[in-house]
Amino acid sequence: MSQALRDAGVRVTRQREAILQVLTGSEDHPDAAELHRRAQALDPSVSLATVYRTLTVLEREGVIARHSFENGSARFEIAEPGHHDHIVDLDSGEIIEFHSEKIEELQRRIAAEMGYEIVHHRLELYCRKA
Amino acid sequence: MSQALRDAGVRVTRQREAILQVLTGSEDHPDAAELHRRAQALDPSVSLATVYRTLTVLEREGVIARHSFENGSARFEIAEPGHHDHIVDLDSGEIIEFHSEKIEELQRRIAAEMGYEIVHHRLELYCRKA
DNA sequence: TTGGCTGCAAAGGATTTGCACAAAT
DNA sequence: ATTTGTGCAAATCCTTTGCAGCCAA
Repeated sequence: MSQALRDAGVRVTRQREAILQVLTGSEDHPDAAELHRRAQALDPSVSLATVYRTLTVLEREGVIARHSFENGSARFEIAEPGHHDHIVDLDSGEIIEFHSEKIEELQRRIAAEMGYEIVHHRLELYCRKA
Repeated sequence: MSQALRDAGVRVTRQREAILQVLTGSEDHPDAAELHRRAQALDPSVSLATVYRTLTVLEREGVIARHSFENGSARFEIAEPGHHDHIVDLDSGEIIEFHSEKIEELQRRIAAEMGYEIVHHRLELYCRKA
């Protein structure tokens, strides 16, 4: 992955390696401040500004996905192949991923009916345990 | 509408009437700064802080809906009966409303499968003219 | 009358940026 | 040797808040 970035003309610094390592090792959806905390455990020199700058680069390179849920800061995750949407547990804050090809298809149809083509979309279900 | 607010124990001030009038007269999805501009045309005494405070109250009372699209500030509209989602034209910034009961149903089914009940949701299609 | 509003200005939180230095290629 | 990345602190942007006076009920 580091090599892929280098090939894309991105310099892979000590700090960026730390941030990448944190991201690949995270199962949840941390925000910039949390990533900063975790990255500093690996390399205390990592600054919050660099975390933000690196996240911007990684998003541009398609390595990570950024999600802005209601309330609070943006959250990040390694971009897996295949898009997914999110359920947000309003009580625990937990984030659950799901995917529905049926919904995606309906979205495309609706957009097409209005003369549009979807570039990207955002679907979030804010839920409570039934 | 003013009376309904009064009945709910909300004071309807000169400023709030101006803001309400702007909101009911707006076909688009203005943000707080734009509402401030428009409200000042009716009553120059309206401050931006009051716009924000009023929007919070009106949202709590169910009079308006707040939407936070990607990039930029929150946008507001009078809450019509019946929920709708949005298409955002990435080139013009235009916002188009749509509703799909099929999608809503699928969302409910998916949430239910995970043991959840949807409190509210957010679906936005970021599009370009085909 | 009086508790809820208001304007103003200052504070807040998240994110970005200018700068001089450091380090990857 | 270049050119890009870095830390730090200051700056931005949107939004909220403390305070002293104002006004809707």
